[in-house]
Amino acid sequence: MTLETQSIHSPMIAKLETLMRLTDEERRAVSELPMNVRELREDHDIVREGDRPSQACLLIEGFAHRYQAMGDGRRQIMSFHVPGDIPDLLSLHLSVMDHNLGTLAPSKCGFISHQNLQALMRAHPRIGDAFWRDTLIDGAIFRAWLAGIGRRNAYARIAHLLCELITRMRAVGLQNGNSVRLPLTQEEIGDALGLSTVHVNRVVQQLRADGLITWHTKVLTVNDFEELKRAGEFDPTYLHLRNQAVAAAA
Amino acid sequence: MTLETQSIHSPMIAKLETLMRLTDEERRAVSELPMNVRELREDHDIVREGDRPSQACLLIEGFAHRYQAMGDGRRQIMSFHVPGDIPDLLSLHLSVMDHNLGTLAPSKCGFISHQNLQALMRAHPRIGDAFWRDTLIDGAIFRAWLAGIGRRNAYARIAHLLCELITRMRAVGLQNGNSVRLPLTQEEIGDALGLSTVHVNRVVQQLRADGLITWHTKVLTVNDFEELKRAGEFDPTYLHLRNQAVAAAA
DNA sequence: CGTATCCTTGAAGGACTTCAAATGTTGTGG
DNA sequence: CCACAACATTTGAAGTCCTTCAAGGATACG
Repeated sequence: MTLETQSIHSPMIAKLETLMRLTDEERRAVSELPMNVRELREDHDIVREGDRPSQACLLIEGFAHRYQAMGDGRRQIMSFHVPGDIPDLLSLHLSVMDHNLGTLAPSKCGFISHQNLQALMRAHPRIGDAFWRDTLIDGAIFRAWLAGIGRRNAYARIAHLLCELITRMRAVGLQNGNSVRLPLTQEEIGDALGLSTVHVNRVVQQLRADGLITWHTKVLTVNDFEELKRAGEFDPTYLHLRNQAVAAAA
Repeated sequence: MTLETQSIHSPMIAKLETLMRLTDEERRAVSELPMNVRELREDHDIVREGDRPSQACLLIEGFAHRYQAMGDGRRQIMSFHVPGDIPDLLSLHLSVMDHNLGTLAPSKCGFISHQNLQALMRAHPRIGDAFWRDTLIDGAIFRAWLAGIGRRNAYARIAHLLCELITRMRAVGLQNGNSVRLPLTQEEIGDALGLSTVHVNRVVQQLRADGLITWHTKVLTVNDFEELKRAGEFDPTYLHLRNQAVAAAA
């Protein structure tokens, strides 16, 4: 139970700032939230289907994903998570996990007890509203993926996903010019978008050939964001970022 | 602004009972919630993408769906809604709608102002929690659809959807033995599952030929629920119904 | 009873998958 | 710092599930 410096809480504060304008008082309360910090290796399951968590996990560093194992051994990835996200916040009100949550890269996680989260929300109702809002944005992202998998071809699907990840990472300050560190394999992209690895590969090569992206050694660079957005029919409204200007910026 | 008898509030109470056990006091508060009741024709848009609602819509009778229009004129349906649902509850915390909400059948809707909803939740925090929980279950349903569209073939997808609808309608008392009134066309099923109408038709015929269902004149009858669940890999956990026994019952 | 909507059927084509194998990259221990 | 294993990307070829196009029946409703 470490009560640490600002650094481990700052991704959470950056994330909350995308949801609401924090007062100094609220910022202080968040930065005093007791967290149990742990380093997790790549491909570690944080919570599993069937679990009944008594705490939630703040991703401080690294990359995570939600997924479900299918009957035939395949899997469906339902979301990717970046630092600042609390992917299992839903366990506050959904006692049994209906999916798995795991890391995709070596990660640092801060575990916060449900009790402490409840206390924070009681003391600061606007933060409680922001948490609810965050789970609703999660839902909006699921809907956007649904539209992609259901009605877009592989090219548009992949373009859309890359736009989303860039935009979300940019919103919490994780970009580097037009580049982001994306520790995703093509297999994972496929498992998220309902595509085979082989086909993801061919389409990614097409995106490269079209001059839209460079993607090498886990670093994705967008060379033509406008065209990538057009290709993926990407409209950032569904991310409901407080500062839409940030989201819209090329 | 009608303050009506129990009948118009009862679908909402039935729905809340699937989320929590209501006290008499809470039941009374819900049944006194001011609602503006309107009859809506088939295929009427209740709220549209870009709207900023100041009220939420309780579906009292009928059938509704959430959908998004795609660039090429096709659409993706993201959820179906049955009486008791408040499909745009998310507008409480997401000011701009990122999708459309419309009826699929002649429907009766009760419009409740955000103010009155907020007041109800302030006076009865457990009801507020139940509402949050309900929006989380919405999200769980999106994830389940994601898994279906991403990783299951048409046969399993359709079987899964039918299991879900039957289970949800059963939970609020809308079943009739093994039958439910399902005012969905095969085209709408296709738009929900990312399939063409033609293919939906062929697969539905297969489901009939396999003796799993009868589906005629908007009435769906499940002849072999166990087999239908197996075909769709359906596990009702994700619906997070308070009384799981209800959900599991054949 | 006519018209719109929905369901059904056949045939051809396409987007994506599967299988199989080669090439490239990363990390680890000697 | 090289060798080697494990993993990720890439390529080719064949096959499949589903789509598209086109048209004929059935059903519902004013």
